[in-house]
Amino acid sequence: MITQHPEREQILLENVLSALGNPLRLHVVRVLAAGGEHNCSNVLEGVSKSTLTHHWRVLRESGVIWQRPSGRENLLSLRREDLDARFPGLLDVLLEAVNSGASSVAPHGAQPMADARRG
Amino acid sequence: MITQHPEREQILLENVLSALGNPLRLHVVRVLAAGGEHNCSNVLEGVSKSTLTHHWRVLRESGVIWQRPSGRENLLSLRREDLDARFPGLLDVLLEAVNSGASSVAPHGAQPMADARRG
DNA sequence: CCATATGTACGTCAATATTCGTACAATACG
DNA sequence: CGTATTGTACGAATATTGACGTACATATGG
Repeated sequence: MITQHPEREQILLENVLSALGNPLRLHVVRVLAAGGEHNCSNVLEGVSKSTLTHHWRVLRESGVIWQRPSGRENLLSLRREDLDARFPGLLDVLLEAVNSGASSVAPHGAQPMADARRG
Repeated sequence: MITQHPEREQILLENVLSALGNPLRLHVVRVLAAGGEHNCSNVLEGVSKSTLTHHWRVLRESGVIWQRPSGRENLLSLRREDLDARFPGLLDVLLEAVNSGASSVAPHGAQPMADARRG
């Protein structure tokens, strides 16, 4: 596991909100919320590798995601347990809001920012 | 009522999260959540007037607060109904998290960033 | 070992955010 | 009207963010 993951108790609300206050990262969380681990490059498209690395860092350091190397890839997953423990209900409320179209991320259930599907 | 307040349907999640991703503004929301209208200058102290104006703008334009002139003062209030309608549960979850100490805003129930009290 | 695939690190660049001081506008109060 | 109070507008200084290209590190697979 990569370092720079804050402990659960170190996760601060303002950092999480700040991290999720970006449409691109909000979209990523929406995709990861499906569960399991996702390959870095499958979550977003049309963005340079270095830009992705930047966003993974923000999400990781704010405590929103786990990032784990696997082979030469890098798997991402939502820190759902920690987030639920620290901010009960927050994730559910956010996902509900995103899915209801209350953001620029997902008008009505699709994932317009990227093709997270594969095969 | 000052202009630049978005309609309820125009309030976007990422803008609200971005606005609340700042400890100072998160604190303001916490204070306003007590209900009613609050005088601009009573919500925060130790910050210049122009800086406050800036933060009111961010909160107003993201749809988090109402701002209403009254005499030579300016009253602020939380757009609770609109936020609840657009992002059901979000405000409650956030306030709960802040009050539980999951942010740098309020360690345990006090309001360390300002003396919002008055007589 | 060598080539390929996958990401990170670093430097750069433009845009945005945060803060402040000063000047100004509007209201209240005498 | 003149003064004080309250807040906005504007410009400046600085920090942070978001994006990218290039170079590098690591693992896979021949």
